[in-house]
Amino acid sequence: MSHFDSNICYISDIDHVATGKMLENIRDYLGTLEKETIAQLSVNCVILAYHERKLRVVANEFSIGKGKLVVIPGGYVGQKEDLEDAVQRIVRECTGLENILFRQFAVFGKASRSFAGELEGITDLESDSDQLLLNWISERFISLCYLALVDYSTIDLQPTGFYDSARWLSLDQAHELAMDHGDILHSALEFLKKELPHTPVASNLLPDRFTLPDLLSLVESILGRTMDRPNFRRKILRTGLLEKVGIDNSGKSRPADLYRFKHGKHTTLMDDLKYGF
Amino acid sequence: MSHFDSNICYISDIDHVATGKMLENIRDYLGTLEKETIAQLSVNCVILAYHERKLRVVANEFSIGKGKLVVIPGGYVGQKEDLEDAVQRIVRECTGLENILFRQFAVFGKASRSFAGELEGITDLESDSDQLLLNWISERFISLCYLALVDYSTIDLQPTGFYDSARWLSLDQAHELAMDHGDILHSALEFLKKELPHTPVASNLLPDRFTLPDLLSLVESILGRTMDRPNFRRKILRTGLLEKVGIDNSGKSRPADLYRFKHGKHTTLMDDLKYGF
DNA sequence: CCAAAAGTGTTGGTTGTACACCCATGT
DNA sequence: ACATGGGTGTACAACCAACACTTTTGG
Repeated sequence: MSHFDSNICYISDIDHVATGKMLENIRDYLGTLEKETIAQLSVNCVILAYHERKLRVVANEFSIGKGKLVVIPGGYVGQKEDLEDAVQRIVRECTGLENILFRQFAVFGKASRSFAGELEGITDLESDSDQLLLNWISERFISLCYLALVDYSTIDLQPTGFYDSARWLSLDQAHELAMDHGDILHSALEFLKKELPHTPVASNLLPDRFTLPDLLSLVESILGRTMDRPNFRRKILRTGLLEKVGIDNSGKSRPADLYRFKHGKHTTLMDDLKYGF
Repeated sequence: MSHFDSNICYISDIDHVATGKMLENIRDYLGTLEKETIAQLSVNCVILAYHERKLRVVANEFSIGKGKLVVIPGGYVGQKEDLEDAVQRIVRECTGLENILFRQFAVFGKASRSFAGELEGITDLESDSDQLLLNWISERFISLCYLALVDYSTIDLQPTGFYDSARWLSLDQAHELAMDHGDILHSALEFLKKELPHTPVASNLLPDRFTLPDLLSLVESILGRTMDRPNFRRKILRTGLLEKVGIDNSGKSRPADLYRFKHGKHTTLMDDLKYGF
């Protein structure tokens, strides 16, 4: 992992090292960032998954002084790095997943947009490095926002050495997000809600094999309204996208049929299949 | 108009002035751009209109050396300028329109993305200022792309003093666009095609009063397929968005009814009214 | 009168919606 | 047996698509 691959999350790592010679390192580090990445531009990835009948989003935490920020994972874009590669890199670092499907859904870039306001209360910066970092993240930033849908069961969210921590946030914890990252999440959910009817979105959020009640519950939590179970069943099966692959006996009532998406029917995140919800 | 408001189109203006003392001015100008705008970031506006039963897009042209580039209008973002304000500014400069509705639909930012390749053939740069400009626009750029829909009849595309020229391009002239600007246009049209069924898009592209055959023709050219006229008519009128306001006698056969969008029914570009095409 | 283009009517198949009902399991 | 939740059937309304038909203009 070179400095070139650095992203905002790494900063927290450095922040936890004592001052002294390290101060120089931070200068070097920030200097390198400045030279090898695009200034004032960041990529943020809303990584959504579905677990225990709830949508969840990956959040990262990092500390500065005695303050702590909860953010949507993000990072910088290398001068010689494609935007898409930057997104893949960030998602890989957070989840271990390769070749994820994702979509750009918004750009956040108000003139006043920085972490400065967020950190106003923090007058007790503990070190010069804190001050350096504060200056750094107080710049105005343009965030390119991407949505990635992942299968919760395949992900190990071990915080890497670069984060203080990484964890799943359920949507009712969105208010914990710093700056406008709550708005970013909200915007992502609106985007998903709008795209859902035209896309095999669910194939990215569910495990390989799933039941129709699970799929229904997922769709309901995305759309924010309940649907008629029998009608939903017919509508989905009519698309011909699913095939029955067994029976799920884990429930405590009548077993549900297990389905999977037919191979090749869910290779893109946003095509135009028209589920027709 | 201050340097702070500058955008890529202005460059052509400067380019047309002889070298000498002007060379210093260009240095100053580029230096100012560097300080007062966000580096390597630009905003591009696909400004679409509908005229004579065809979709058209605003293009700008500027010269460098003996080369000439046709581009989608764009510009830089001031350090203290909101992204949305930059879009408004660029659209205003091109069309004279204020308070346009628009939507961000894509970001273009490949690592190799610059005008350098486009200008490789041009070895006969006429002046030092050309060379300066070439260097400037050979940087890697991230383009935030916005779609704006406008009413052709209200627009005066006089090239301002800042452009060599500005003109309407019909879609079959898209290949004239430099670099990846043809892709940007294509992406905008795909976006429009996808959003159309959910949005009162037409209210932005048509004059206040229009006939249903006109609207049908517009929809057909966006979707790229023909539709059944009687069914289209019923579907549209059923929405309750239109009201009849007269009769159009300009045709050479049976006159068509004139309609307009009911007030307040077309204030947003992209809401969720579901035309249901 | 005829051609051209706008507008109306009709019909049959498809889809959406609401709800009653039956079925398979755990307790 | 009963509660729970999964799966099936049915009936009506709304909608879509195709196409025949009527109306209003210009030539």
